[in-house]
Amino acid sequence: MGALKYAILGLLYQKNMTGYELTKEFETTLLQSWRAKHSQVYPELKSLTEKGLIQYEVKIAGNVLEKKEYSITEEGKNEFLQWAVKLNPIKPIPKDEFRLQLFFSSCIKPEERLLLLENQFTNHHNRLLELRKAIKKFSSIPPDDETEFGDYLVLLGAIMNEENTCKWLKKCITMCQEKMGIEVAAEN
Amino acid sequence: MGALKYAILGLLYQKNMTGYELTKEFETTLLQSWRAKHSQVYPELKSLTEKGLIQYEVKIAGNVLEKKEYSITEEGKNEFLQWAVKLNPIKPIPKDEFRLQLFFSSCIKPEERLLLLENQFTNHHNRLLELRKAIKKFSSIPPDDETEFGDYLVLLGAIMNEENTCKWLKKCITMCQEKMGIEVAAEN
DNA sequence: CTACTCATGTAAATAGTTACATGATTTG
DNA sequence: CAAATCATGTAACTATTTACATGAGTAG
Repeated sequence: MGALKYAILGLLYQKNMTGYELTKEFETTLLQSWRAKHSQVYPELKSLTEKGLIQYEVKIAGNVLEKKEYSITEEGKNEFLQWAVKLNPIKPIPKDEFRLQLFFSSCIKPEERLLLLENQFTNHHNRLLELRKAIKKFSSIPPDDETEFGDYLVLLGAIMNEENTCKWLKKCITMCQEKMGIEVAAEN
Repeated sequence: MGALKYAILGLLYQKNMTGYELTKEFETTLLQSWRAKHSQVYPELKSLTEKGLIQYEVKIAGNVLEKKEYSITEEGKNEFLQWAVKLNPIKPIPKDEFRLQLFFSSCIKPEERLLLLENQFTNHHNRLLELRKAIKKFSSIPPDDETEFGDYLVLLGAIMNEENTCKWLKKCITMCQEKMGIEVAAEN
């Protein structure tokens, strides 16, 4: 997909960081837009360094521990800014194993389907509560020229998304219960 | 992720099909839940055949053209039904290059950000219209014991999702315009 | 006879995950 | 001094995409 490259360049555009710190960013602030494990980050840093888009300085922490502090080069900044304004076509609807399960759910008992839906609802609702907690760090909408503004918009999107997913799942649950109710009623 | 296997087993559980027809399903009905190209389908069919989960019969179309019509075995049905009722934890929020771009958008001019948002809105709105057209094939909610029911629920989810995405993008656009308006007003 | 769709594969490259491997520093 | 966290890497595997490769059937 090639976006890992720009995620790293973007983070280094904001601030010099080590591979470890970059990985932390992927686990926290970038969680709603991109993810990468350290095993993907380190090789990518190597490759970007070879291409001259970033560079590093070795820093000693404590007595011996070597840290590589990466910074973005002018060339790196150029490539990043080019990507940052590029109009991209929208991506196909992301793959989702649960939706696949639901798609095929006529193969299983209605009660089983209900269990699947309720499990999803609980999980998504919990995530929603966590996201709502996370957005509290913004007491008001940040100014549009600060790094926090993008963070805020993406987090808002994630919250609206989870709210909508919960709404959909509730609707599915209601529809399933109505169908089951009708069947039970017809049997009596 | 391993879900390709179950997508194929699920389709063959419904109906015998060739690799070509399976690929078509991924491009049409399964578009909202899972996708795979023919170059992934054919090797997977080979592997599933070797594992004894599916089998095939060679059919001749026209004079010479050989088609392999695949069917699911009893063993395959068992594995599929086991997966079909399994409670899975929810997946991490999917990666999205646009959200990454928006996250870093404090690096670009407010007008550029607005262009990015408006482009996304147009594209998502078009997709929404297409999905609304697609759901018209259901004149009413299908019975919960027919294959169409899962299809309907997933399609409904896709529509609600696009509606919500459009709502979020509109909100972002309004917020950006307000910020820009305030700046312009402050300058005068 | 031409263009489009049907039909099946392989090869090469990229992307991503999980596991392996090691060692230093800090906090309780 | 033990446990958690900081810190950096590689190896093996799985998943996915794009391109290569070929040929038959059908409709205009």
